[in-house]
Amino acid sequence: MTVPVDGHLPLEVQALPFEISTYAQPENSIGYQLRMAFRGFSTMLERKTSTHGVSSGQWRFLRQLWIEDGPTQRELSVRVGMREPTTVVAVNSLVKSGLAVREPSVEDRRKVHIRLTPLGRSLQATLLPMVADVNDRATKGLTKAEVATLLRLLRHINSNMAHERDQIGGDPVP
Amino acid sequence: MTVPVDGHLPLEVQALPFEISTYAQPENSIGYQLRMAFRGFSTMLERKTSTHGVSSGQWRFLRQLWIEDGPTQRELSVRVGMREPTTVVAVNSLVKSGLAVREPSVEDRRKVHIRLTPLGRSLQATLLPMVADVNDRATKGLTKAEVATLLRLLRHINSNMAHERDQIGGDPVP
DNA sequence: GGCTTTTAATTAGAGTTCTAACCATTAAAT
DNA sequence: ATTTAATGGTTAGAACTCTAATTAAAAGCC
Repeated sequence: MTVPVDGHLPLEVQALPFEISTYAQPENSIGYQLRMAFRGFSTMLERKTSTHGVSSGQWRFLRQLWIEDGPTQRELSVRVGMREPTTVVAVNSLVKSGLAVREPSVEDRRKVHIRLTPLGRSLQATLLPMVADVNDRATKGLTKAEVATLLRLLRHINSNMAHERDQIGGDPVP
Repeated sequence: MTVPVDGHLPLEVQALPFEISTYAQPENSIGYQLRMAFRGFSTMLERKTSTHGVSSGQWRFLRQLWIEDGPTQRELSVRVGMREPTTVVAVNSLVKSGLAVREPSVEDRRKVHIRLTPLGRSLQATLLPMVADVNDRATKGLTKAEVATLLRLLRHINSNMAHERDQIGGDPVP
């Protein structure tokens, strides 16, 4: 499409060791490929669910509530894999849209349970097939075995990363 | 850790066809796994680069500029895979940090070229090893072949998604 | 019982990214 | 040549997400 403006080539990159120069190219960077894939998923799904008034931010929480209705906000955060302030705004949004309600706990007045409204629950039948469709389109041309492999590799990476996070290790800045 | 608050089980989910109910579980959702993996990558990398004053938002653009210095802002957007308003704020941030400069084109007064400063260029030697490290930690326990497979599968998905986007297809809302 | 610590939720403030609308400039068309 | 189209960049406004600090309630401790 376009060529480098001044013909400048990445000479410095080639002077670096292979293991490092590899990641200089976005094409070879797992992070880059993950970002593009995730964004593609997210926007494609949102394009569909938005016709029912559900944003991608709401979607993740909605799906968890379909699996387990009535968790506390903290439990919901953990399940969905988001921080709590994020959950606060997501739940605000769900409540505003009439998809869920906040229900103060009776035995512990700090806690708040999140419950789907009938409307929120009813969307499951409409919205779940949309993810199935997005998954199908995204993985078109891949075998079931390949998709399974992809999931396995991603879970492995996520597990590695969870461990890294736990041991706050690496470079402690004193 | 905790059990469903009221013992409610996802009965509706089980009533759905297998292909759909599969995606009801985040564990089986490619989108969910992609999100977690991408976020893990992004935060782990940012934790490192931030010690040199480089945020994850800047990082993506910086890497591209190391490969090709002096592109127009639009070219940069395409290469990095971001929309142009995003590029505007990212470049603003790079300029503010003294890592790049805006250089108006002489032959076309609409265009602006983005060029690294010596400081921005010098960071390559420091920052590139950090991605290598993050990639290593993330893929620990995977063989080289598996990592290659992961990249191949992700590229395949991204290619599928690019096609979907092109043909604006699906459900045109008139 | 009263003090401290922990837990749950929220608020405040910021960063990244998007879409839509808008200018300025160039290219194309009549 | 003057009008119309496309192109490049920007601004406006919003959504999603995060970290850090705050408030309220419960649990633990002497």
